[in-house]
Amino acid sequence: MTTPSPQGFPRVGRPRSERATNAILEATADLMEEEGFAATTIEAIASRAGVSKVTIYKWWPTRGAVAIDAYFRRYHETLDFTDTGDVAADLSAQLQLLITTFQGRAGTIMGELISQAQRDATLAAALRDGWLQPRRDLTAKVLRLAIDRGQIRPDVNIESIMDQLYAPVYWRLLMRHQGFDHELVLSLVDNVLHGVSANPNLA
Amino acid sequence: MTTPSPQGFPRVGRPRSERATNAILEATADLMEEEGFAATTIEAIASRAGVSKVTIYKWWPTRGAVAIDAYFRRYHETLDFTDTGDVAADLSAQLQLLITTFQGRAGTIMGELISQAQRDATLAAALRDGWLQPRRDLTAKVLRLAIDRGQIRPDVNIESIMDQLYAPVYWRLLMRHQGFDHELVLSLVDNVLHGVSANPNLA
Amino acid sequence: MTTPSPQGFPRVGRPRSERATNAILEATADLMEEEGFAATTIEAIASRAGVSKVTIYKWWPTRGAVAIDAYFRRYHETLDFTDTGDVAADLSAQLQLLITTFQGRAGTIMGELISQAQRDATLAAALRDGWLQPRRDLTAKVLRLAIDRGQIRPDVNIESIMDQLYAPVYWRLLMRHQGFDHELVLSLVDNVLHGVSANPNLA
Amino acid sequence: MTTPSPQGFPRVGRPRSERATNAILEATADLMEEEGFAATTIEAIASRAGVSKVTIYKWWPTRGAVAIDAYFRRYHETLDFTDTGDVAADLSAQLQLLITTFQGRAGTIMGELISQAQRDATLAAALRDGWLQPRRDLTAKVLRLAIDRGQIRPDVNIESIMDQLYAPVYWRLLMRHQGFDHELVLSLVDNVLHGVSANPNLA
DNA sequence: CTCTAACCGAGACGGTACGTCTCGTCTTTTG
DNA sequence: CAAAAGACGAGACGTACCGTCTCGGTTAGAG
Repeated sequence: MTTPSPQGFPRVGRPRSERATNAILEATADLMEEEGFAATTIEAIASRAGVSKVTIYKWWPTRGAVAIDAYFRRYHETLDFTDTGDVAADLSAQLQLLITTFQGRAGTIMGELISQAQRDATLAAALRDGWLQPRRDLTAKVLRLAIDRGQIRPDVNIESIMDQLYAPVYWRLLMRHQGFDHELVLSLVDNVLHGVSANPNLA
Repeated sequence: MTTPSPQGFPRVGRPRSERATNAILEATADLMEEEGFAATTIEAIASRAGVSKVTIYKWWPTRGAVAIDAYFRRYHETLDFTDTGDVAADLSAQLQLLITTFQGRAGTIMGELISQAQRDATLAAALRDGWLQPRRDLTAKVLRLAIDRGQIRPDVNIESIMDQLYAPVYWRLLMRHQGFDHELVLSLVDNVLHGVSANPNLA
Repeated sequence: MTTPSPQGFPRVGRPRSERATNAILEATADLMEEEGFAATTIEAIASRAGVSKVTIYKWWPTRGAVAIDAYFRRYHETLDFTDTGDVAADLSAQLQLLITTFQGRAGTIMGELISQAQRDATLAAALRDGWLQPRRDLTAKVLRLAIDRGQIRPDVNIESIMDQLYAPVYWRLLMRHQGFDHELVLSLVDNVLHGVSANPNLA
Repeated sequence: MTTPSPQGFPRVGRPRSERATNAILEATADLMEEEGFAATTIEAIASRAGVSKVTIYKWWPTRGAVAIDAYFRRYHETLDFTDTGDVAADLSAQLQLLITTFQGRAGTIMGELISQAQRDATLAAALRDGWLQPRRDLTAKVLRLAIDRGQIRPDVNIESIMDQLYAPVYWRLLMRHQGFDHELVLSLVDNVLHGVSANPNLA
């Protein structure tokens, strides 16, 4: 995030226009929702926000950076951590929250952001640090608590478990080879918790 | 693939130049490897192949279409199906093959193709049909055989299992939040087969 | 001038669009007349001519170059050479022609072109070679014929005479400290031919 | 000049910073000499003078206004009026003074100021009133004295004579089609005083 | 053994967006 | 209240590719 830190002490000179910042982020989010990321050019954002291009370039290095700030600002609510003691339920709740978000516009846009991240390392980092990691941290917490309680084997690789829970969602979001719904959530959690082997004792 | 089918009967007029076709696909593959997909513009391809832009547009609708033809032509070998009777081994073999491919240039390029597929429906379809589905078919075959043998529970959702095996690979390819190696393969297969629950009997 | 030489042999590739060339030069001349040179930006020309900016940049290096081509095209008629044997009349005729031209829009535009030539060496050269020199050549011819006939002293500096005839016109065009009309012409020619000294014999 | 008149009575509030005014004019003159007028932007002046842009805009309406104040301040010395009774000598002295000034940086800058005056009426007026007219007044004085003494015909147009003396200098300054030196001065004065006609009696 | 349809190279063209520049104005804090 | 600092809206700059459009010149089967 590029937003400057207004750390109490006021700087000299005309202060950054809050109106402009808001207008830019709102315009960006609107454009991404209505026209898609491809049409969300700097010029379109500037025009819609009633702002000069230079003002955008002043605060964000690329349109990817604007986009992700706008995205986080608009879709910031989808985080959940509740420890009910029921691993399956807790993981399902987290997964379901993500899927619900992605069923609206936010899903398509996330796909486009991931797409853009392939050619914009800064955006990739922002996505990892600002979106992915917070969610993984919460899931990791659930898994570690479960291990402490003896519900999950202590020798497993937590990272790969999380990928097996989350990656399918993003993968279907990107490739659209299958849809995603609550049943998928149950299936993903069940598979990875209990395995699909017919005779688990012989594992 | 857009290459027209030369169904025996020869057409009137000057035939399509094989030299041009080859030059275009090679130039495209080279460019994607050396400069990345973003730099693989139609103009760059035309220039490198010593070909006119129109010739490219004549045979492919978008640069995504050229790219995927070039990709499939260069990285076509990574398919495997062996039925050893050992589900874990067979799945691991297939996964490992994919990972090996993706550890080279082919991985980066695949990421860029997936990226481009977000804004190019034709490319998305080509990726699904020409790359994804063949691999899923083979894996589905392994899983169904295992179900038939009673090694895997018959009530599982095969699609979600396959996503839990493959999606993590693509996901790490795209987000680079974790690397992928043989250990990951083992972990993915083990988790989904036997589950991570400490007490599977109570599942 | 940037116009390419169509020396008979046809070049490969799509030929230069005559329509575009015409539209550009007409639009430029119109804009200079109506809005002034300052408003005659490349973008304004492109927009008015219904032409892409690149097409302009392709054939002219700067807007000054377009401007001067457009100017020469529209105001090309003001050249005169008649040898009546009467030096004063012949010089007056040439001067009057220039003044008449400059009394319309062409005068203001010429001022702006001279202005622009101060920061654009190519434009300066084009003005010298394409506008100034042809007129000076004709005037020099008149003067040399007069010398040959014994009407003008052979020891005079022709260049300085020509400047004393023409420079006042351009100077008034630029500074607007005095107007210019037919009386000025007569005065300029008379002064330089016969001198303002009350007793020329004592020169 | 745009500099406001400090008419004796002191104004309320913080007084205008003399330091700033000086710094601005010096910076402007330096920039025009070293980088040319085109590079003498308000921002460049502000930066070099260590002054805010607003401070400049506060006291001068355009950069042309600053430029001309800076120019007059630095090149104010070139005025001369001596009445020796020898018209030719007195005119030559005045012309020579101008030429000497214009052979240095001052010449190039004057060309750029005249250029700028084409699009800045205030600058044009300032040039006319602050530069041109004072010199013309002195030359007119010389000419009128000569008329009074019977050295110059009383029916001549003084304005056109002055243009025939001065305009060639500015014209060569602007168009660079010929150089200017002392010989030119002699030639200009001689031509206009005694005429170039071979037989002046028959005029 | 020409005729002719299709292909191919070169490259001009109308567009769109890029990221940069400078302008002149506006809005703060500091002196 | 002036001055400095610097953010801001406006809009032109010159460049890069896009996808389309002529052109002149092949190439090879069909008549």
